[in-house]
Amino acid sequence: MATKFDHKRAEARWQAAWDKAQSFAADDASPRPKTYVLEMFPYPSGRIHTGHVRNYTMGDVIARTRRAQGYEVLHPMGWDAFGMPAENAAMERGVHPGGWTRANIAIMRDQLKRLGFALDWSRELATCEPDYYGQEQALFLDLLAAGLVYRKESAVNWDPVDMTVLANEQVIDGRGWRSGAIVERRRLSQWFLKITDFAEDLLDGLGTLADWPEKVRLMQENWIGKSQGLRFTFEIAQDSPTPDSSRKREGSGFDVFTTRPDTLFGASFAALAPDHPISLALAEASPGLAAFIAECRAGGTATADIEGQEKKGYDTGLSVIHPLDPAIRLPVFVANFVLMDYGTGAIFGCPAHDQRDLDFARKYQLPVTRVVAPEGEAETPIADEAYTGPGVLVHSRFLDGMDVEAGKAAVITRAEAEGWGTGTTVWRLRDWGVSRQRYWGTPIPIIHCGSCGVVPVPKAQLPVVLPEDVSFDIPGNPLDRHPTWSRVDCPSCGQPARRETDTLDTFVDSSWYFVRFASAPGDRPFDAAVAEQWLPVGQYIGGVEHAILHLLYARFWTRALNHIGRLNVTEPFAGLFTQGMVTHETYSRPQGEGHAPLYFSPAEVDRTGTGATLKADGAAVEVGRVIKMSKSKKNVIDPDAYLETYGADAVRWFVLSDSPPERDLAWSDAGIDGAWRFVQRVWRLAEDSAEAATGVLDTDAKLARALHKTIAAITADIDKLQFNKAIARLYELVSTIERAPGSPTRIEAVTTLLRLCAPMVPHLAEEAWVLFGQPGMIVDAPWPVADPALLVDDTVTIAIQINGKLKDSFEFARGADRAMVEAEVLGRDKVIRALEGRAPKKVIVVPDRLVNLVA
RNA sequence: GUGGACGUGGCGAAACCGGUAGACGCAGCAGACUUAAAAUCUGCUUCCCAUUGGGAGUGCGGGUUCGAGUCCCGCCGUCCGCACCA
Repeated sequence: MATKFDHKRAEARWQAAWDKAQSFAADDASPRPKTYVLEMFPYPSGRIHTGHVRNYTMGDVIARTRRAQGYEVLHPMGWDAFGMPAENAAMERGVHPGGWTRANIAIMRDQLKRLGFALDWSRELATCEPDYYGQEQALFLDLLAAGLVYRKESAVNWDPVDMTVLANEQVIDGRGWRSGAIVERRRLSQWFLKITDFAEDLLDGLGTLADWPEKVRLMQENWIGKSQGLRFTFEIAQDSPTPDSSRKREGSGFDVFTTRPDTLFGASFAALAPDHPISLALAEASPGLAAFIAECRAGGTATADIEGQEKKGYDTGLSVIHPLDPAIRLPVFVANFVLMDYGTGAIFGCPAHDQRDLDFARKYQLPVTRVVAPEGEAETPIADEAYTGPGVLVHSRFLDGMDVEAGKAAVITRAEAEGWGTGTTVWRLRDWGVSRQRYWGTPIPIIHCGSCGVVPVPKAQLPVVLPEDVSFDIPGNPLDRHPTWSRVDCPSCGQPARRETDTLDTFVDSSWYFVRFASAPGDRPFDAAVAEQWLPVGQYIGGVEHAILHLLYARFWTRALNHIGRLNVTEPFAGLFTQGMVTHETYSRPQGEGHAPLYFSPAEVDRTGTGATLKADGAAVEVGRVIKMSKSKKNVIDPDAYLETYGADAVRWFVLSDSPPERDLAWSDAGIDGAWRFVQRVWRLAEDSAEAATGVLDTDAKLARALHKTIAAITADIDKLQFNKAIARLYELVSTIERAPGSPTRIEAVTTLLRLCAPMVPHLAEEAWVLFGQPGMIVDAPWPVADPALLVDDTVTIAIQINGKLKDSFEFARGADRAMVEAEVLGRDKVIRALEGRAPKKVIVVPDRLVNLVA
């Protein structure tokens, strides 16, 4: 008699059993081949959300499958525990960030355990604990000693709401990535990491990451932004007023960078960034220019501002000498579209072959000279569109007749020979500013001494621990305000000195946590020999939102550790998978003209087959598009309620089914219901099979074939992370077994089915395993291996097409020769009827597949 | 603007290398079991005409091919990244 699968009992039983057996503890000394499966560790914001469930379930399937396949699997979990939400909570609710964070961790750890993930909890870490961040401070000092850390005053992105500096990567459309406030520019002394030292290597390394999504590699490539060209000096003509007339500098001029040195004879102006030192110097004597610069700065950096912004310039009255012909003079403008922090902060304008320069030239009536032309168009004038295509150089003296590439090379060669310029590479990537004016982060282990300057904290004095007694009643950095914490004696001279009160960007914390998971000794950041056994991470899984930030920083940090001889690993993540978001439909009612609709949460709504009604009044609500879960649209789901009602296995099954993992998954009650039904169905099948007497003694060859095909297919699907396909095949296998008569093969099929679905629904699989009197736990059972002999059928279905259109199909022996197949086809009724007595002009036979008759 | 991805039933989706489009799931319809409901099971479910059967069909328009969801060219649409990068 079939019973219902009791998920609560099974979860408690097996989670305890795995824990007791330490089934998921990774053994550094294991002789088995090692593999490292990792999901991006969560920020402990409060509760696990559906995105975490999906992310960690995918990783779990991989980890459990690899384990069954004989690997020693490292599958750890930890907490990216520093960050601003903790401080926001402190400000809003008066709780300590540490208390708030640790309480969240406790809740979320509990939730993860309820999902039955195969995690090695003995390696758990939280970045907010001194035993982690103290080691990070040690690494920071190592990088400092190696010259990869430096301090400079620079214009930074200042978030006026969060009162902190943001990295370029954290500024989105001119706004702070977290607060959404318009970012201001301020000058502060900041700590930087020399990520640009590794620009070339980070770019080249992308080529080795075959198991990364093409999309992410492209995004990183664009972000690193390599441009090759010519850097050269424009001499300011003597007859111009010099920028700093008081000093009368020799050879005054400025450098520009161009990727198109071939178009140099098309130059009609030079332009400086508003923040360029020459612009600033000139502005001191020119109120008009000063006003223009102020105007440029006022223009926001927001997307809309840039798009709408007109190309504007201010004529400085200076002129520069053309490097290829001293007789040519070019006017110098200060222009709003020239960026100080890219290239040299100055450009030459070639209107004929650059749209932006063309717009500018038309506005200020500057000459437009074509210097590149497709065949026969040398004299075709440039209209409203700059010509950026290929062609041959014209109106360019010694360059005439060369193609663009040859022209570039020729100009660079000449510049280098004559000493006025050099071939250079310019990067879009900037150094990583890591200083944050916040409390809840890793303290930067530096002391500022009046006489010794910047002094590293001696390693023996690490960790520099955050003070507990801080207040958050006013914005800004509590470390700055702390009465005693920053007061310290200089380790070098012993005089009173001051601690650095900035903390590290939390992206530093996540740049090496995967190394610490692999090896976490108490007295140093990691043991290289142990860590190298596990690294690189074989399969890393997380959201695309980290395609640039986290993944680039972690790649850099790993290279930096390699560079200083601490770790012999270059790429931290050999395989990367970026999963889609979890979405949900929305429920709303319009609120009249000019008002945003009123949204309702799924809990307030009854979903019918075709529509939805509000529980409160029974009237219909509008069912909206399936979109990313967000608080404002009230379509957020808390997985906890589902774990309670349906159980971990149903939830796990659901998040794996339906959608391909890289695409968005629409969460729905109907979908969860379906998953729950599957769990029950497998349970029924197992119970019935276990108690039924074996009716037939013969083996069931047909079932065996179906079974082994499924084994092969699912193994391949999981390898490729195509969980939705694996699940479809499991449904088919269940159906097939249900219909099969009793036999020893059927029993084997059910136990194999259990092993195949164990990575996805582990509690159910364990519970059912017991029914069959199998030894030990299914978690320790080996992965099924397909018998190649059973993967091919004796017969095949051959399709018959006439002129490419399907007319009929029939079963035939596999590997039959063409003549036999052709004879069979031509003798079939439907074919005879369709041909109406004519002989086909041509017969195409695709062996074991189809026959196409061309009539 | 620029780089990229995608476009298949009512919905989520499958379809190896160009070879029977729509596997599997959801929703829906019909039936069985039941006093009834739930659960479960069986069948149907791309569209159009129809009795057998036939025709059309993978965003739109062309092309290559015996044969195109798949390859090529041109459009249209949706989504994502970057965004004055010289």
